[in-house]
Amino acid sequence: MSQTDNIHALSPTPLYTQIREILRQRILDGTYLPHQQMPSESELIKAFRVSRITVRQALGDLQRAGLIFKIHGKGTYVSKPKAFQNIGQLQGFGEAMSRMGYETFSQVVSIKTLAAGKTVGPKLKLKEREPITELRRLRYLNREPISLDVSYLPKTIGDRLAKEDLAHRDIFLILENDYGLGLGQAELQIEAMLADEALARLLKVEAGAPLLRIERLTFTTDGTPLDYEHLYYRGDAFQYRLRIERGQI
Amino acid sequence: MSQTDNIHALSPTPLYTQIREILRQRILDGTYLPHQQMPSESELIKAFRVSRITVRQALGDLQRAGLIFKIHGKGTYVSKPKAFQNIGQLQGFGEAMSRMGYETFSQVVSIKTLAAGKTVGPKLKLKEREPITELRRLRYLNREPISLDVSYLPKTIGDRLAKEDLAHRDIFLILENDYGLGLGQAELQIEAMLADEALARLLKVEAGAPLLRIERLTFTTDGTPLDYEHLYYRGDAFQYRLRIERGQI
DNA sequence: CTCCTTCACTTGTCATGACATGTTACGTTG
DNA sequence: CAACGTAACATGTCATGACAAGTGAAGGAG
Repeated sequence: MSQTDNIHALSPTPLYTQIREILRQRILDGTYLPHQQMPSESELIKAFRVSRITVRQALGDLQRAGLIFKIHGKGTYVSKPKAFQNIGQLQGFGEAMSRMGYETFSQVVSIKTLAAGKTVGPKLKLKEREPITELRRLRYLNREPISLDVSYLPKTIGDRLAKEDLAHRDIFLILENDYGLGLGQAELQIEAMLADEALARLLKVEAGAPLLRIERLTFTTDGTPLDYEHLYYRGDAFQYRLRIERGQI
Repeated sequence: MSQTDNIHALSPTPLYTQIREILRQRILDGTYLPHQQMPSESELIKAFRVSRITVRQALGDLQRAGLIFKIHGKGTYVSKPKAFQNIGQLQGFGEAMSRMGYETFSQVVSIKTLAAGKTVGPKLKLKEREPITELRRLRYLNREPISLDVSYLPKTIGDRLAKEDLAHRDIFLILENDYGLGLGQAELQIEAMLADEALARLLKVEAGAPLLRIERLTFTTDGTPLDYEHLYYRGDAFQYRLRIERGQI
């Protein structure tokens, strides 16, 4: 860790987020291996020259994200990753992953404003001319790209989302907690397809590799369609897991 | 909130957990209503006679639990409660298709009796030596093969099923209507794969075509695992649809 | 009247210090 | 040798204090 890790140069992001991301990077790149002990709080205090409260906030975030776990009196350890998603409940990808014990981060590929058109318009119940936001994100797990998410939202919401920390926060949680938009049902369609060249390049697989393609239309609790997504998951690295019940009707 | 809320009498649980639970109770019983502002941190400090760090730890827990959300510079607010139940429909393939007006039938490829072994045994909660029935069926939609279903059932049930008209009747409906076995949950795992030669020949696609591979473990209403299946769907001809609801944290 | 500054209030970040509690290893004591 | 006690070290809890940053309303300047 070099010697001092100069963090105190005035910076736009809080200290604890910087430390958190540095530690996250070290976990993901294997500097700290699963089930190994992390440096203790006092060691991190000395290494980063910060107070204990700052170190604890960084570690707490990582713990809640599932990357590490603590044992009272012993120390802090790196978690093992698990990669599957349970959608018997409607969850965002990151939301599900963090609950399962690991966290992903997203790389925003592009944000555009488009007209709703004939495909997205009817899904979101907008007219063809009305503006929407197209958000393309690459989602990573263990430094590996695992899916490309293409989200279509009404422009009003898309503009707000553009200012958020989409790299680490789940869209669903932003919509619910920050914007007060309660999410209700979602309709899913799942199919298998082959990666074309563009997708292959993004997902770092070969063209012709198997992909899971998921179309998801999410509604608010009052039934308004809010988010229409196309998700392309790497078939070799991901399993969609869910638990459902037999319906009455 | 009475006046002092005597918390400081020595107690087994930490202060912040007590405050958290008191606040949680007030949110749940309607003392603090959804979208209303909570008392500010300084008010809670005075009310509970604790330090700010303690109040913030309680509020942070509630926020992460989704009960409240904070707005920097404004205050802390109660979240809207989220929808409860979630039910994705559990249907057999033919059951779903016939409801949509398609003509389906199944061709039994093979029925064998095997030992449960290490893969199927744990799923059906049988010992490795116990006998199971392996049923392979090709499923057709409008005379096109659309999937290969490999089902594993306890031999007692498999023997009965072998006598049924599996070409035209859905297994799930036989189990429920004829055998009185109520079906409850199912766990699914969905992934994308490429067709190998054997699968390609059966499904009349080319080797390397995209397939949807679904692992499904179906339980009876009392939780007994009943049917473990591997389903291989042609990616070009099938979409898996479902409708789910957002769950409670 | 409109625009802007100021100020009070909110949550966010960070430091320092203290004591509690759980774990482990290394002693000493029987 | 076995059992116990203690010290070192880990994380957990809590207090006090300070400043940063976002919000909104009141009040002054144009």
